[in-house]
Formats: sequence, C-alpha cells, structure tokens
Amino acid sequence: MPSTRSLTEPRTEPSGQLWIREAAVLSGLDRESRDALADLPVTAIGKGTILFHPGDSARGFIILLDGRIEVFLTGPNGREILLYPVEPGSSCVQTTLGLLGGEDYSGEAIAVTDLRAVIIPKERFLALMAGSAPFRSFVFSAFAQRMQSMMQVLERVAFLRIEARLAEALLSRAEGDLVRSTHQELATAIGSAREVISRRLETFARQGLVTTERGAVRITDIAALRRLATGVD
Amino acid sequence: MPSTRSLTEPRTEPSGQLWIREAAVLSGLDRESRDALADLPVTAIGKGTILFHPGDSARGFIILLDGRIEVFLTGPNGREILLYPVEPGSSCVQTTLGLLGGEDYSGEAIAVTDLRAVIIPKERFLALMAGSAPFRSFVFSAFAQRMQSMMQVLERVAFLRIEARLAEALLSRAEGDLVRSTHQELATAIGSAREVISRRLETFARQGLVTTERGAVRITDIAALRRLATGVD
DNA sequence: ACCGGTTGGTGACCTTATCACCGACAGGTG
DNA sequence: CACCTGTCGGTGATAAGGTCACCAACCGGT
Repeated sequence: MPSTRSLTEPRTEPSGQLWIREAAVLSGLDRESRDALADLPVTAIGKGTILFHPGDSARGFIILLDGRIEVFLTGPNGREILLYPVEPGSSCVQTTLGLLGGEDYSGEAIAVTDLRAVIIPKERFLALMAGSAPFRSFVFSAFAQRMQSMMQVLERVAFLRIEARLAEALLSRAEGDLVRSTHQELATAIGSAREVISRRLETFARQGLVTTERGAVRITDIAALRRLATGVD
Repeated sequence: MPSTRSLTEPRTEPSGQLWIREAAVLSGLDRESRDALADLPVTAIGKGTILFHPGDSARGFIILLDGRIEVFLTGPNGREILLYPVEPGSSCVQTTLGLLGGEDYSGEAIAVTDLRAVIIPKERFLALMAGSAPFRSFVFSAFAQRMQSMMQVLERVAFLRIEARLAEALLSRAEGDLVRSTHQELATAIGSAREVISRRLETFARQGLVTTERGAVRITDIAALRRLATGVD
C-alpha cells in the first residue's frame, strides 16, 4: 500500500484561467457549453489522495487536466485489480455512473500522481447533457470506451494466463525499456498475487525476456513479450 | 452449444399494435417520444437466434417485450462467460455502446427463448436522446445498472471461489427448487469448465445441498446455498 | 435394435492462489 | 559507524481450479 492521505483540502487555483484551452477533450465542444464551464475552478489534488471509496456517492463529473488516477476493485481478502487508469482525455466512469444512475461507487480511485482537475457539479453536468449534443457525445464515447476496456479486463482475467497478462502489464507500463513497478504493484495491476509475479518474472528472466532490479523490471526482449501478451500459443 | 439458426428473416407483426403499452419501461416517457416510437414494428425472433457476434456493428437500440437474451463473452479456447441476461425492462448495453461510441460488439448475444422486440433505428434513437429528457434518463440508468452488474461479474470472477459462484448461479436460476440447466450451461454462466461444475455439484450433493438429475439440479438446502453464495467463510 | 449426439463422470497433470516464512536492502537515527 | 524498521523479494508446501483425454449412460431418432 502506498502511503495515502485521505481527501485533504484541495487547493483551487485562481479561476479565470483558461483551463478549458488545455482540455483537448473539450475542443469539439460548442461555444455555449464552454462558456458554461469556463468559470469552474481548477482543483489541485495531492498524489496518494483517495478520490472515492466503495459506497461513496457521486460528487461531480471530473475532467482531468494533469496527472493520473487509477481505479481499483478490491476483493474481500484485500487483493486488488486495476479496472482502468484515468488520464487527461479520458473520463472516470464511476463518477458518471453515479451521476446518471444514482448508483454508488463500487470501485476505489486513487491519485497516483499529483492532479489538476476540474469538477463539474452534478446539476451543471445534467444541464449540459440535456442541452449540448457535443457534450453528450463526448460523455457517451467516454462511457463506451470504458465499458469496452472493462470488458477487456474481464476477458483477460477470465480467459488469459498470468504469463500473457503480466507481459501485457509490463509493456503498457514501460518507459523505454524500464518498468518502474514493484512486484506487488504489478500483481495488483493484473489481479494476481505478489508471489506469482515474482516466480513468473523469474522464468521470464531465465528466458532472457527481462532483467529484474529492486523496484523495477528492465525489458530485454520486447518482441517476445509482445508475442506472449497476445495470448497466442 | 445449443443448436442455433443464424439471424433468419425475423417476422414483423402487423404494426399499429399498441406495443408501447406493454413496455413498462417506457411508461415514464413523455407523450411526444412515445408517439415517435409507436409506429415501429414489433419483431419476432426465434429461440436460438444469434443476435450479434463479436465484431458486428450496431443496428439499433433494442426494447425487449418478451423473452430472454443472454450476452456472453467468449474466450479464445471457446470457454464462455455470461455477462448479463436481458429481459423485458432491461436494455442491452452492447447495442447502446455501439450506437453511442461507434465501437463494435465484443460480446455475443443469443436469444434463449423466442423473442418479441422493437428495434429503434440508430437515427431515431439519437434524435430521442437529444430531444427527450425522460428517454435519456431511461437509457442512462439502464447503462449504469449494466456497468454495475458487469463490475459484479468481474468481482466474482476475480475474487470468489467456484463454490460461491456456483451456489449463486443455482439460486438465481432456480424455478422453485429446480434448476433446469446442464452442467455445461452452469459452467458457462459462471465462466468455469464443465468438469469443475460436475465435481463441485457432487460435493454439494454429498453435503446434502442438492440432488442432481440429467439436465437439472434440485436444491434441497437453500439456506446453506445462500450462505455459500455470499462467499463468507 | 441400432446409431449419433448430448450429458455427465473420472484420472492425470499443470497453473494459480494462499499461507507462512525468511533474507536482503534502503533510509533513517543514535 | 552500528542499529532499527519497513519495504521488497524469494521459497516451499498445500489446495483450488483449468485442461486434456477418454468413457459410460442416456435420449431421441429411424
């Protein structure tokens, strides 16, 4: 577990900034809608902040300007699995869910870096959904993408071997050839256990696919990993 | 595999019927929207029909009047897992996804009984979404519910033992104390393998929870199954 | 009575999850 | 420097679950 501080006072930047220019996602938006959003303040949220727990109810629709959020599902025994990461340009479905259907969160979201975000309050969000076709289609397609990606997670968990899932996790987290993650983090990302990751990485290392260091993995045969990741035998 | 006939000519009932009266889901709808839908024909679709394959693109939004559809995710080795059933009153997200986000289906939907349904073509669907707040909220909450239920499936697959998942599947499929499903069907419903179900049912039987017959399981200790289904040890 | 398809049972084997440890390392602090 | 302490990773044992191969019982035809 990373050390977390629970939702501390988020500081808001002086408004009037043209944050909306930064939000590439909103570039397709009509003038009216943008005006309706421009006065919302930008909120800074510290790394490690837990944005919501299971059972919380929705506060608003989040537009992420900077940073990365990860949404997890937690099992009864404490094991976790990454549902999806949220980065600028993609939205957080959990939030949307709550706003639209009245359901509570059932995942847990954590800021893995410092964040800058704009929170659209529920009423304004609903007004936009009613009034702006571009905004609607923005929200819809975000929704559809998430759904799709959650189905992929399900597909992987249900049908793929750890080998393939691990290979994929390594590839998706690599900066160059370096993956700066602990075994525990990798395990969480794919919904497995640390020991399993350790052993699997060891066999990867024996096959010359990676080398391991404390807190990191270095990829040495990216082509082979790609082949494994597809799950094709 | 049940014997299937691929999307045969669906027969449409003579229109002008007030099918919309039947659709309890739409009862909250405004007069205008209902008028905009009333002239759509009711389509009859035979049991076993495959409504869409992975990779198909969306044809329209389905309102189910009668019958039951099941949507599966299929793994590379042919193993399947039930994503969700669709019954009158609940909508098929896959379809909606396609209409809103342009993504193709990645599940497979099959009519497990004869169906009566109304298909709203894409254009009319989008027009309704734009013009009718009640319709929007109907679609949204359907969406949100599905999302929620898919997360539950994921949670179960990732974290619960077969024992618990099987117990739950039996309870949810029971008519009285009888579950009319083959081992294969149960396996598919929870994303496991037939052999595993056979063995697990055998131990259930030894514990006096069920008795098994060809093509069916009879529940003899529903309380114990309920306890197992929660996954609490 | 026979045949083919469906359903269910069984053993062997492999992968994965879980538990219970232990050692190795990094960053403080005295 | 030596010493703690928390994090990180390695290991063995055991049990659950998935996969494969195969067979027997059953059912609905003809």
